[in-house]
Amino acid sequence: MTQSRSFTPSSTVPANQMAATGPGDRTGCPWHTVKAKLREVGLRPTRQRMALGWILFAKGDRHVTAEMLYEEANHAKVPVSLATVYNTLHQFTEVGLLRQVAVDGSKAYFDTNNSEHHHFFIEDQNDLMDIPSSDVVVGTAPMPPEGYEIARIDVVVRLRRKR
Amino acid sequence: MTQSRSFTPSSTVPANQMAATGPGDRTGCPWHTVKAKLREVGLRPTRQRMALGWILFAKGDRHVTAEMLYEEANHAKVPVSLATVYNTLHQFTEVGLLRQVAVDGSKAYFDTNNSEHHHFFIEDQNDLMDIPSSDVVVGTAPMPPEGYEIARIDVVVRLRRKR
DNA sequence: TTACGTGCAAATAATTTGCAGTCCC
DNA sequence: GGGACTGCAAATTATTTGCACGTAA
Repeated sequence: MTQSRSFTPSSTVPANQMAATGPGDRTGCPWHTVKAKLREVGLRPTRQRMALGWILFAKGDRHVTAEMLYEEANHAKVPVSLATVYNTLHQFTEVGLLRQVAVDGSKAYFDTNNSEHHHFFIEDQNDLMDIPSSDVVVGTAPMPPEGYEIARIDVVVRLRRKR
Repeated sequence: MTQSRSFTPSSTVPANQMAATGPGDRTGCPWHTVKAKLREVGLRPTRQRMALGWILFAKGDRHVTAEMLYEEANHAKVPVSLATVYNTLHQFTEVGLLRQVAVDGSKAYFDTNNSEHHHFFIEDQNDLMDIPSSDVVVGTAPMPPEGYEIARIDVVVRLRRKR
């Protein structure tokens, strides 16, 4: 039932994300940008956090599971343990570098884009992708019950293959 | 766990013996309505499916996890195994009697209301509730990528306690 | 040096599955 | 009676945790 097939690495990297890094940005390899990011949020820039941060943030918007990131890191000759991947993902999420997306699979997806936007979820392939922010309009925010305020609104548009 | 709703078993009515009732539309104990529902979708109305269906549908819109339903059933003197609860929830979902809602916890929630509507999710309490269908407007449905069509749009409004 | 990080493996938590026995039609 | 259904316990899957060791500041 849970088909964990391999992913085609999504080649669609919107270049609009590559702007606005720190001063002295190096070409396509923002190693010390990652370091700066980590310092900024108070996380010590260790080897594995740097590596994971590099994988996550160097390529624009990404949607990863712990498993995916783990394999990618080890592929890239950066041995990290799965436990560390989980820890790091959660730490990054806590400080706002990542955002956890709830799709209905039992796995947790993490999104490197923490700005206001929503998602397509392709059910057959367990694949997540951003919806251009211009494309969905949440017309009226609903009124929350007494004593509560809205923390976030998540929209997931589930897709199936057309036939 | 957070669901402190008390179950109202109609202790005055020995329900398991009043199968052949007339068309008296009695609120609160639609025993043969459940049976009809099950027959309609091609599921054999067994004792446990009837009981679970009764718990789920007799009280209007509900949001349950497998665990919650399991405890509720056993509380109501209807012993079912947890495995059967899972099986039943999935069978009900497959035939459209239920709908699975993806909130970000690791648990799966099932909603007895399978019509178009969205949800509030109270993060502190892990509590789900319907949003009145008039309250959220998904303005424009986004255009799906080539070859895909929209299966469903899920909106979850996350709430936190105001302070 | 020293507190914070990391790796490993074992522990949980949620859910699924295999199979022998049970019950509806 | 026969095949669909159920219960139990063991198996899977995703994630977390405890603890000895490593490493950035």
